[in-house]
Amino acid sequence: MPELPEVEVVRRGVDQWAAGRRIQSVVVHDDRSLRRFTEGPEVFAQQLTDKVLGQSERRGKFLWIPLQDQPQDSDPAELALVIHLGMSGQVLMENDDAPAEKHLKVTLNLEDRTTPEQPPEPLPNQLRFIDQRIFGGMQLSPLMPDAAATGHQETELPEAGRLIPEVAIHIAPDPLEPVVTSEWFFQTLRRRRTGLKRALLDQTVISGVGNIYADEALWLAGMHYARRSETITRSQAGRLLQGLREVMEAALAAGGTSFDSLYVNVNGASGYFERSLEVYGRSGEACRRCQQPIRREKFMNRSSYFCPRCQPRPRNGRW
DNA sequence: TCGTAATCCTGCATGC
DNA sequence: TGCATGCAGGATTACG
Repeated sequence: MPELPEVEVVRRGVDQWAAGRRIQSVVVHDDRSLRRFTEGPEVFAQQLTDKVLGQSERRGKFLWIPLQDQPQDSDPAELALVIHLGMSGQVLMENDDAPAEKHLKVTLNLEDRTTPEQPPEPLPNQLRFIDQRIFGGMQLSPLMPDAAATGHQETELPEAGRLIPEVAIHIAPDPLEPVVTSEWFFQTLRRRRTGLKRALLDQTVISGVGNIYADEALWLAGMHYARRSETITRSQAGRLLQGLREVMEAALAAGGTSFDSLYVNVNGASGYFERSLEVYGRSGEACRRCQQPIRREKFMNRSSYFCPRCQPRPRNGRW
C-alpha cells in the first residue's frame, strides 16, 4: 500500500522516464479515476494534450507533474497533473504494445524525448495509471504558492517560493521536508486534542503517514497509539518524529513496502521493506525488543499493531 | 471550529 | 462448489 516512501519511489521513476516529454494524446479508460476532476474526461484529455511534463514533485502522498508548453520553458508552470495512488494505484511506464492491465484507468501517450541525455535504447512511450480499488485518481489543478513554507517561522527554507497544486494546499508538510522541525512537530501535536495515531494519520497535521508507518514509528518511539497528543513532551515529539524519519528513510532505501502486489515502482517491481517491519502485520509474533507477542486491535475502521510491553496503554490519557 | 465516523471501491480470505 | 460476509485503508464529507 503506497505511503510516502512508495510515492517517492514512483516520483523518481516518473522523473527519470517521463520528464521533458510531450503528451501526444490521452485515453481515459475509466472516468471514475477522475472523480475529483469535475470537468470530465474530455476536458481532462484536452488540457493535457500537447503539454510537456515537467519535473515531478511530491508532498506526503500527493504526487504532481507541472505542465509546460515547451521542454525548456523558464516560466513557472501554472497547471499540474496531480496523481494520488490511494491504496491500490500504480503508475507504470510501458510500451504501447504491452497488454493492457486489468485495472488500467488512464493512458498518456508520450512523444519520444529528444534531449541530449536521451539514452540509446527507446524509452517506453506510455505512462499508465492503474488502480484496482479506485481509491486513487488523477486530476488537473492550478499551482499556487506554498503557505506552509512562506508562513514558517524560519527563513531561507528551500521550500520558500515553491508552488503546490490547489487541491493539495491544505495538506501539511511531510516528515522529510525541512520545514518539519522537532519544535514544529511538538507545537502541532500539542494544539490537537486527539490520540497520537489519529493525529499521525490526519494529513492536515502531518502528511505522508499511513497505517503501516504510523504503527512502525510509534513502536520505535515506544508510545501507545491512544496516547493523547496534547500531553506529549518535547523530547517525546522529537523521538516520534525521529521514528517517522527513520522508518520512512529505511523504506525508501529498500524501494518501498509491498504487501500484496498493490504497490510497484514504474517498472512494475516490488519493494523489499516488508521483511523489515517490526509490528505491522506481525500479530502474535514476538516483539524483536522484548519478546512479548505483538497485539492487534481494531482502530478507526482498520488495525493497529503494537507491543503491549514496549508501548504501554496510557492511563488517564497520559501513560 | 474541531474531532469523529461513515463512505467510496474491489479482490481476497473465510465460513457456511 | 458457490454464495455471503468481512476485511484492507487514504481522503473527503457529513455530522455532532
